[in-house]
Amino acid sequence: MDSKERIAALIGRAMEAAYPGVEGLPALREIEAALEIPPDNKLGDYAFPCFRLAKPLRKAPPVIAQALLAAWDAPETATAEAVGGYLNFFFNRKNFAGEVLAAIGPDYGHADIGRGEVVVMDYSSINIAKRFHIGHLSTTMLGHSLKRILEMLGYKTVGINHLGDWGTQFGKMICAYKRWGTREMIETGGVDAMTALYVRFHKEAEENPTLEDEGRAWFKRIEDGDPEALEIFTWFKDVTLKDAQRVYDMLGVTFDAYTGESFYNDKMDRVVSELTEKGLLVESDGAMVVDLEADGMPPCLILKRDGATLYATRDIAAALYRADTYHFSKALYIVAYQQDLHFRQLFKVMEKMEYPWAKGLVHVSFGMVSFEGQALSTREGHIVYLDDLLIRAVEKALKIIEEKSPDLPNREEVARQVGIGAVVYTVLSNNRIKDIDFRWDRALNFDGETGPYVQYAHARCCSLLRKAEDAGTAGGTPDYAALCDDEAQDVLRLLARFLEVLREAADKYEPSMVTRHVTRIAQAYNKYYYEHRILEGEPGEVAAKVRLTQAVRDVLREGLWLVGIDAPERM
RNA sequence: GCGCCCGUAGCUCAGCUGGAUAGAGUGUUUGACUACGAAUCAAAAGGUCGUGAGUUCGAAUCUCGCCGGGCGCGCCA
Repeated sequence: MDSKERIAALIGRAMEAAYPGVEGLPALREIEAALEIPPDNKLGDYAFPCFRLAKPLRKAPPVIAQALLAAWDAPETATAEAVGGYLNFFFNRKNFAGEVLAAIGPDYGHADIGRGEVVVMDYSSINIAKRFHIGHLSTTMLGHSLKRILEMLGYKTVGINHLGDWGTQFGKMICAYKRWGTREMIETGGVDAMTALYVRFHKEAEENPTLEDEGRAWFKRIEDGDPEALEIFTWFKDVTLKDAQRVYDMLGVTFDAYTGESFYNDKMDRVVSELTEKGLLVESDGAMVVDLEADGMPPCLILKRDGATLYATRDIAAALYRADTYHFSKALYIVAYQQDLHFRQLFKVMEKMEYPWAKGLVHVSFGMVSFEGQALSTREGHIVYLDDLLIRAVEKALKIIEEKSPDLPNREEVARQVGIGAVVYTVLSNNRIKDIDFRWDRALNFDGETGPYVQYAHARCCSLLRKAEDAGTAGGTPDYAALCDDEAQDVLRLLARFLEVLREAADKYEPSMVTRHVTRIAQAYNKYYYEHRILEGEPGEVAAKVRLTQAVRDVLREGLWLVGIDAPERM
């Protein structure tokens, strides 16, 4: 039972004592839900608004608050105070400190809400023959972070990189390669060389439209398993994946599977036959579609006029395969909001196919990335590649380290953690639905609410703990009376709320909630640090303050880890 | 034209399932390193919560209209 539940139970008891036998009073659950955190800490740790009781009790809210106050009989847990229509509670600060700090250990954050249920996660999903750029960062980091958060809460996750490795574009690529490319060109130039070939193809196709047919023919050869076409295709794929792997390694992102679109090439017949069996497939303008007019949506295209499959067909095949293979209870598609309609259609079709797991399909959508106010464009060069961004962020971090911590060992590694932490923090600090307009100055800012800010607070904790260790002041029995001041209590409240935040972040698929909470803890601790001398005082007091510092370090480290940011011990 | 999303301080954003005086960061101005780490902290200034109505004891939050912006709307993915 946490402190909130306990307060709720005690309010219930006071209500029973003050107004025995009255109908229509809120149940325990409702009391707990009504409990709120006052806007100002001076008002209390929790507040219970009495307005809703006015009706059933036929009394004014302030009168009710007074009556409940009179019936309040648990001063050892919290003292109460009636202010207007509110009943405000102040925890016994010493006990609160002891309880909060006792709960924080290596397992803090772990829970078994998921009970081992499988969550399939589709994220990152990069395209073959394209370089990793800032437009891929949101899906990649959202997926990575949600994976860690869900695992922490007891879910089993399967991370899938649903590669964009299918479509006529790859026929065009091969066509371009055969005409103007060489093996050496790709081997040395990598993905950039492939992109250059693709751009050239489009340019030349404007003059020479027969190229388009040639491209389609090459794609047909890939589909039919022609050895030459397939060899080039898989080679391009390998080169792209190797290039992307460098970025994934820098970010620490991993996947359990790389089953992309091409993987489902031989699994499309089942989609068509099942849809036909279930009577969902109808002809429309020569194409085969699932009609969704009754659901207020445009039809979902399954087969083109020429009988070829489409994006939606492949996504249905993927969903069927994932259901069979992983027996998921939830499947998350971490894809930009551009595709809102596509997923609404897709989920509706799955629902119409009457698969019980269809209700577990979730589109975790997020905002679009632009660069200095304009849409990203590879062709016009209006783009920021991720490795350029990461390299510049790391360089900047290294420069700051050289200025501020010239004696730091392994500074390259720390610069890497800090620079990348700054970039990752930026994508996971706002609600995911927000569009991001990328600006270099903002991305390379390490002051204020940033990744380095939180990392710095963590490193500061580590530094203090090293000093406490050296001085031998860490071991004594903590006297929690030393943590009754406002600043320490602010820190403790935030630490106590971490679990709640974690659950909500998982519920809403919103890692930014963790990022922000961790930032608030760092802010509160920094303030505490300036107001109090941690390593000075009576042994019991020092032990308590050191214990608080330990807890902050642990929660910061864990919170940062959950959003994919490393926490160096020195920086 | 229709559908979905967004609109809070100069800028970037929080605001918990309707609750107390709307909060951070950044930028601007100013103060604090012979101090357990100044990538820090403190202070000032900065708001008709796009707009108009409605519901409610109470609305940034819920409903509707309007304005502004983004995205999408049959054979691309």
